[in-house]
Amino acid sequence: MPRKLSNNPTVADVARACGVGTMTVSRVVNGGKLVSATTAARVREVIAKLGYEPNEAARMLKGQASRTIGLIVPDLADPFFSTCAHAIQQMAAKHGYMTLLLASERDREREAKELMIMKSRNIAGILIVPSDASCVSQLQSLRAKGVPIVMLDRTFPGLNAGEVMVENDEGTRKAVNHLVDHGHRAILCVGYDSQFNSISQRITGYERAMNDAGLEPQFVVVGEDSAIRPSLMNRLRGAKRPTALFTLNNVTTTHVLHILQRENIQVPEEIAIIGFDDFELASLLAVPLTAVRQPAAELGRSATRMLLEWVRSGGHDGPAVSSRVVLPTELIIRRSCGCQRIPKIAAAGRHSRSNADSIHKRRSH
Amino acid sequence: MPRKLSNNPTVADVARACGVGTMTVSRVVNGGKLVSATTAARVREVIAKLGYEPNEAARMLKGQASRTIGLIVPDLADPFFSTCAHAIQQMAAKHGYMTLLLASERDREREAKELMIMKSRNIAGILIVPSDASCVSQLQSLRAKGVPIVMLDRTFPGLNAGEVMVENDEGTRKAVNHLVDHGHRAILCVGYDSQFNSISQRITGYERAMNDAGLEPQFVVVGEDSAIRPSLMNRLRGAKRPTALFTLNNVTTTHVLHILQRENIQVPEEIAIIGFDDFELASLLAVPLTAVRQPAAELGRSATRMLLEWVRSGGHDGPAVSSRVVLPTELIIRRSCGCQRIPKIAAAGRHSRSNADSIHKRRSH
DNA sequence: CTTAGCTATGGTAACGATATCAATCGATCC
DNA sequence: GGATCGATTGATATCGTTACCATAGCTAAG
Repeated sequence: MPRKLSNNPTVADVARACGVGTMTVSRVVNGGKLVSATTAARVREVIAKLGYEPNEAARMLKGQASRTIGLIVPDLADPFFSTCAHAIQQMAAKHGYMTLLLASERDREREAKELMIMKSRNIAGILIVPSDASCVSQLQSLRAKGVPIVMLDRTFPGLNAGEVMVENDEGTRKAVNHLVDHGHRAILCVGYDSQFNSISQRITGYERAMNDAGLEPQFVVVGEDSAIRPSLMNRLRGAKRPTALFTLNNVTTTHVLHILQRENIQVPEEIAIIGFDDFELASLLAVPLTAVRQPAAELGRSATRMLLEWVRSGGHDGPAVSSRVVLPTELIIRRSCGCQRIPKIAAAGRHSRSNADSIHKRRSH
Repeated sequence: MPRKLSNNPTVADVARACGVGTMTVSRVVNGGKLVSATTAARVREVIAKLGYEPNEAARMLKGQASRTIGLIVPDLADPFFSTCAHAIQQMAAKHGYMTLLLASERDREREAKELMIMKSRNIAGILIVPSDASCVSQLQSLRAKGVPIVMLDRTFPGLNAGEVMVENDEGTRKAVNHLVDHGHRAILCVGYDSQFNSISQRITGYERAMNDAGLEPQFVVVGEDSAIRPSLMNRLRGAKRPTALFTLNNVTTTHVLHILQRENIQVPEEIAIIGFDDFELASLLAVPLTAVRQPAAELGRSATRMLLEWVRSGGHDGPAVSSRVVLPTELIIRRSCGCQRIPKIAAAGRHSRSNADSIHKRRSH
């Protein structure tokens, strides 16, 4: 008798070993209430003994909820996204969902292909940090099939999907106002152009804050990150030299810091800088960076929560609870904005884990 | 009511629309050579028109190669692993493979559960940065079923699996020797204890390098990262105060840097430090960090290459080409080891993208 | 006692793609 | 001419699970 190669036990194996039918096993596995307690116990025992695991492929084939959510992010190497992904993965797992994580590499075609893949996999729902407006049509077709979708960090219109963003405008305003309070009048906004509303919200937030302060907005917003250097240096050597910078995201921030370092421009003495998006090492930098902190992990968690509720509600034609969440941002003040070090107040030996890490640095003798 | 979700066209739909059999369609889709050119063209046309995509679940169910590889990493928020994951994802996609990415959170049970999940999903192969020795038995059972497995960064014995590591010993030796060359005699090795051979290789590498230099090894290697602070401070206040630190990974490095910052201990004047594992912002730190760079992306690529070759070879009972790859490391010299800034030599305006970023910093006026 | 209404169970048919085998059609070869 | 071969194609069984319906036993109501 030809033994089967795949040793994975199936419902049939379990059923045979228990002397019951496959449906009974299936019901036990799926927590069905229509099984007697004694039978259920016996089945569970055999399941444990054989190490049975339901075959997800077969479940999917039957059109079940696949217990897998798809996540598409532009770039896993960016700490902001990897933090999001981490939180999402964690929360999804807590609810028994797997995460199919794909990186679009900011490439329109990759993104399209990845959405196709998800379509062919009976994904229960999709979380996406969209990289290109062209994804909307594909997302629409997925929505039409009843697949719940939540967009993170940035959104595109024309889609009945969930949206989780941060207060880009308000966060920017805090940053700009802080620079203005320091007496800066020429504050330059630096970043790269994009179709994303997250960025445009930061840009308009910057404009409004500047206008409200009676100042004239100035931009170095170029097509590509690598194009920043010449434009920026041009401004810094030009007539209306800015005394402060506001950078639109963490990639730009580190890019600009590298430039300033190489050009030997002192921060904050020669130029102050505040960046949008905080990162872990910001406090250990040569000049600890003042930054607008985004709750990356909470962003991921909120989005996952929204998606899973929607998935579980059985795919109504709209997000379950609230279709749009906007999370607050926080200005983390360190040194790059020009704020002085604050003398240590707490008794020696106490080391609170507060966010305002700068206060822990003693004034030099 | 949860309506039927997938209206996706199937092989049968395509076949009907073409007036051919389902097998013909299947053959066209899979690039079979046994279809006439004219039929193939017609089928392809109809496929495009209907937007047919093969249902991956059905394929998996049939026991086909699932075109998905599983990746388990301890922690996505760690830049080292996220860089690996990024590279893996990219290379897998290039070869038409999806990546099922799971984070074990360094938790034994999570890891075990995730491996179960992969088992139930007809994964084509597994890449794993193992978090706990207990995973070996599960991996063995997967290997017994013919699933190719490659371990990254650290390995456990007793498994016929591929292995991709870095030169932990040699990298450590370079770091220690460099500190010795700076005249340091009391060099303390700091990190947290673990079952991982990557760490133990670093530790023995450190010991050997110290012994070779006629110096006595000293350790602060504790159970948990959070336990480092008291032990470290104890040493720094003690009799044989170390003049240099060697930290075993990037988490420990940043942890230690935070401690030194809070205690207001000057690097490298009061204490020098070299860390194992470089990271992007190392050059922008208050004191640019000298570090042993691991080729994280290359690590991921090598492992993926090995796995995919193995997968494609149809699952022989061993890794296809070479079962073990060891990648070289590089000592990136910046400032924290005590090396002076080197005056800028290149003409102003030239900005090479060399790794040794420290040379770009001009001597202060 | 019968009928309806339970509960607990099992049989069987899908889901969609593919391996296997068989069938068809020319065309070639002795 | 008949046999053989190759290329092309299709019918059917199968993978493991669950939906749907059927069955059996058993209680409560009429």
